[in-house]
Amino acid sequence: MAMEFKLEATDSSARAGELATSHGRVQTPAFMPVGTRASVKAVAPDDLRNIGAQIILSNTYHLSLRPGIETVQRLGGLHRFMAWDGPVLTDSGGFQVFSLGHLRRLNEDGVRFRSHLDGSEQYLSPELAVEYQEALGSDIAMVLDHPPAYGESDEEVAAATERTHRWAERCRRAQRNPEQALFAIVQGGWSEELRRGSAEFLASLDFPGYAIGGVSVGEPKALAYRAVEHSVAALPSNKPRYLMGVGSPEDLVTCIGLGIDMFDCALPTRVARNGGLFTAEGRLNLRRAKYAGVSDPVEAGCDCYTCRTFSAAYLHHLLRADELLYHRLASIHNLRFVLRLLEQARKAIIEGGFGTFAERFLGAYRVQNEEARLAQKDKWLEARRARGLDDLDPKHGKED
RNA sequence: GCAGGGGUGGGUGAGUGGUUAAAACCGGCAGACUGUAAAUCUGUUGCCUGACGGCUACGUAGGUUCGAAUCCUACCCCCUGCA
Repeated sequence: MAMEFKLEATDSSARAGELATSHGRVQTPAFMPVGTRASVKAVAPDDLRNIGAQIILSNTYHLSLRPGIETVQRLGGLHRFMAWDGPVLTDSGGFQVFSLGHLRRLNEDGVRFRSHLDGSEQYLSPELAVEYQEALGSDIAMVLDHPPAYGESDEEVAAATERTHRWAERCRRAQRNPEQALFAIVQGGWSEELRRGSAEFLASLDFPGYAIGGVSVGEPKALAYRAVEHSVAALPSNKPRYLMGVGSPEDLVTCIGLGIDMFDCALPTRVARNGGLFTAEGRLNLRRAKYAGVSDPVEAGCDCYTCRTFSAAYLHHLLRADELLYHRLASIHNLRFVLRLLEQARKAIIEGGFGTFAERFLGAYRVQNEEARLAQKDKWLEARRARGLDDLDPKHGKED
């Protein structure tokens, strides 16, 4: 069956709906745990089910390099390969091609780039992106887009946005499998005009769903929120709207309020692995010595397996001792936190109380200072570059 | 007992006369992570002070020197080989 989207309720700009795919239904707003390489890091499909995950995301770029699209196809497709029978959305790989490759060569036809694994030359075009995703068998595929990096000039952003439009049309033409829903991606950087124009143009092509891309690339939050607003303003209300790469608790609630239906984000699981756990009051750093003797769970009242079973002190110990179990337990907690947050948001929207819900949540959830945040991020990137970790030279590409 | 090697900050361990409060790694403390090349990365980590600066430190005690973790003497302890 082809994907269907039904809008069930709205509360101001916030929306509640349902996405029906051949692998099951997804209630929106929905969060998709990220399983880049056909695995949501540290958690098994059973865990995902228990957490309440309805749909997950995987990545065409990574799977094409390893183990290879053909391999996955030969082994029964992505669902079978990773033993996840629920809906799957695959990202086209556009994001990786542009964020990872300084050695890429771009022309209107497609992108030539070097594999970060072995330096081999690779090629991706709109047609190939569709072909690969059809071979993987995901329920929702993304068009190949050109997401500009943060800080690119207006001309570059405009060019990338227009290229994204042309590529969207080509992806659409390349589609062979009507069962797979193909989502277009709005670009346009931080310009209201470009955002709106991008959304309008893509809307005119009548895709089954629309994503907003180019956000969460190191910009201040206010810019991202505005870009979302400007994009949403020109998108049709009867199609799902997917905000790519967004997923901190405060961003989720804020962007649901702006009319977003779907999200994916590596943040909850990555932060979990490094000691950051979400609570209603904000993110805590479980590494801190103050948790060494805490017999209560990480978050009182949390319904996740981790909090129902283990003390904060135990998790703290696992984290400090580098025990692998920590990754699973922490990931379960953060994913459940986010998923529950969206369940609550959905309920509030249906009941007409989303505004109060959002206000209450955002009032209680402490967010870190943005300047410090962005500064630390820059330092991180600088350090990576200094160590050659962001160099495409294959001899540096082995770690992961 | 003889011969040889060695004793450095919470740990491992560099350092052989000044630029050494002492590399590096671990540990500790604080922070970052947003379509995952991330079990990663940043800062900090003797004591006192807001800072300038001061104080105490490289087994112990003396000594040489303008200046010592670095050289000399004695002592204590550890390791290896031979008795």
